[in-house]
Amino acid sequence: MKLSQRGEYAMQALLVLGMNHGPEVIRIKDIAKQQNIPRRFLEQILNDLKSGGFVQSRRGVAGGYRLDRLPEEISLSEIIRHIEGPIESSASSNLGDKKRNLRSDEAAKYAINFVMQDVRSAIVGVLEAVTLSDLCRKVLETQRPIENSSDYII
Amino acid sequence: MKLSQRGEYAMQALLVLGMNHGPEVIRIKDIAKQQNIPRRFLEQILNDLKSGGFVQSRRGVAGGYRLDRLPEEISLSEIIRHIEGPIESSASSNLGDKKRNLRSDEAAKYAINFVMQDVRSAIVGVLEAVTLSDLCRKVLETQRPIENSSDYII
DNA sequence: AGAAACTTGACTAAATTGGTCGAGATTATA
DNA sequence: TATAATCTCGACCAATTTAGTCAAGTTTCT
Repeated sequence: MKLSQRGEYAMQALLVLGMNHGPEVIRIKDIAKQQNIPRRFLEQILNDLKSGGFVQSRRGVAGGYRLDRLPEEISLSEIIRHIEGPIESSASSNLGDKKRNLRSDEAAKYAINFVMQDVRSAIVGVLEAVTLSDLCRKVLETQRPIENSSDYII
Repeated sequence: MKLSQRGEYAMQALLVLGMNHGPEVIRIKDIAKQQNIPRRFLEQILNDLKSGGFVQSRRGVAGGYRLDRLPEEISLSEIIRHIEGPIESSASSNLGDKKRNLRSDEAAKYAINFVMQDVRSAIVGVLEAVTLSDLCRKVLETQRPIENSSDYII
């Protein structure tokens, strides 16, 4: 399971918007610069995220992007599903409900797909549980100068 | 998480060898025919599986392939790792142990990678727990004429 | 000797990935 | 109202990966 470059950039961009969550809008240029993402490529990606309902845009001279939903209501599974395509699908071809009298190759594929479905469920399970806001918190932990990052009791 | 065609074929081939596990050897041609896999392509794949230590081969006129290990000792994670490349790696780039004073993009990537590592662990967790022998059993269940396949108590 | 099988490595076509680019539409502001 | 800054849309492109194909060789059974 590797994130495509496109997917990683999308995450990074959303992370920036999540960190600066508010009514103001942030320019593509700034996101691209801060995250070191090719500008033109990022345009595409943000456009895609817009059509997916993750971000809003404002055109014109004071234009830019901002989140269209609260960071704590955007799960990573949604993002990845939208940007990389469905995670759980691509499955069970179409041998409907027979499951009996399958040809050898069908039986093999069915068995293989059965466990791959478990794999996909596991992936979704993890990604579903993490929100953009969780990611933002993680970044803050990483950047906060000293102190511990976790497993510490005051 | 989608298996490449090559990966699926490898699984299918191993499944055939697993179902016919024994001292005798099975010809590429037969596997290809039974599983409807392009013969020439399958040659490549079996060769690769051989170099990975999953199967043995016998050359010459009565040649063919057989498993090199017991089906219950081959986990799907190993197969996939060998055929599709490492699952867990491709991670944590190389920002060693600083984790402090990261540039914004490093911090973002770090956070993203953190959760992707969880995803990969989940994947491995599932695949590690399933052996080739489990897959074979699943195929048998699928093919056994009537009766239930699970959730039934005698 | 000959046929049947695996072996090896090169080759190729199609799809995917990771971008780039140009022209247009919008909008704040001087 | 002009203009500059910004998003928008779709076409384009090069590199890589994927999915095979192929030819020539080696091994082994009979």
